Amino acid sequence: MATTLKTIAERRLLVGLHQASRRAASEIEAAIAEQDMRLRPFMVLGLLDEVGELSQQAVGAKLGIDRTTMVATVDELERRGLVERHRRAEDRRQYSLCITDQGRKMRTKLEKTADDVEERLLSGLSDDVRVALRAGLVHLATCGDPPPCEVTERV
Amino acid sequence: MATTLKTIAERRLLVGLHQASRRAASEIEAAIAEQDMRLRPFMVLGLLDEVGELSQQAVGAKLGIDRTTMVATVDELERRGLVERHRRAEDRRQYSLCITDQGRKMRTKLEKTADDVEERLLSGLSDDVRVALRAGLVHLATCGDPPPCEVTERV
DNA sequence: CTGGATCATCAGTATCACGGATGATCAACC
DNA sequence: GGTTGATCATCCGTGATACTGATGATCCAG
Repeated sequence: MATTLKTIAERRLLVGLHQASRRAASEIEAAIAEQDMRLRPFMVLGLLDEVGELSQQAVGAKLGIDRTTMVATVDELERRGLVERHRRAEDRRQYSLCITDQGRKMRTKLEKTADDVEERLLSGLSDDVRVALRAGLVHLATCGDPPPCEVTERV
Repeated sequence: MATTLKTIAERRLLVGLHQASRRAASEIEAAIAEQDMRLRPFMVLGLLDEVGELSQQAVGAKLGIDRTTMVATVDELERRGLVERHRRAEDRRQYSLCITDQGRKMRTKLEKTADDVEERLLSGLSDDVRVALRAGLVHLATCGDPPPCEVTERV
């Protein structure tokens, strides 16, 4: 009888994920918009900074961005001089995307901003809950995920 | 030095939320598609079954569905005889949305399906982590959220 | 060197969020 | 009691994005 939203997000994982994800995305999007940046390019920048160079498809696969959306996203980042496209010598069909110095500087500022927002969103939660939350999310994101090139038991 | 996806989803809450949410949504969407149902109407059905009757805007607010999207969503549910629109006597601008018996039956089946999928996605996580995960998600979804009609310090 | 697969790209379609405008209705106020 | 402003559902248009296929360049296997 007349349970509240809280109960529903709690009962149904999907709803909790949907709402939490939406909330975090809109908060961070608003924060980084001041630096004229949006979520997708921001995530791409972070990934490239951390792992070095990757093909567009690899980036898309790791971040859950469609391959066709990646084109425009990287176009934008390239236009602003934050990443560079180079054809890979080993396979000239692929690009190797590289973050530039300017991109790295931008990323540093953005990460700071995003850290602040996340910290604000998480405030009030114990460390235990935070750790479990991250662990749970990672599990959900990756469980059953063919980590594209490992134990895939066949094509 | 080539950290992996796992690390990024873990470091950046936003990424973990995004990927976990995406994963859960696509898995459940695929499962309920067999009963010719999709996510949004499914969530609406669940909410109406739990809280009784609500206006379209109230449903949208609680589930994070845009008011204009609600129109088409409810159109579809009504067309299939799963919910009914009645004008509220107290305020004839609003509808009071009610789930029908047929809607309830449908919802029961769908919840079962969704429970199975969620259980599968969560398998491998301890109860402690599950509880913390849900608590964390609820917190993220609601923190700073003016629970539409409570301590709102003014209009 | 030929056929099949892969990568980035492009075009087309469908969905959805969002803003603005409208008609019906309500509430408040004079 | 009539007027004004707000609210609810609705409609419309715009923009962002996911997804599907098709294309050209390139790789690889035979």
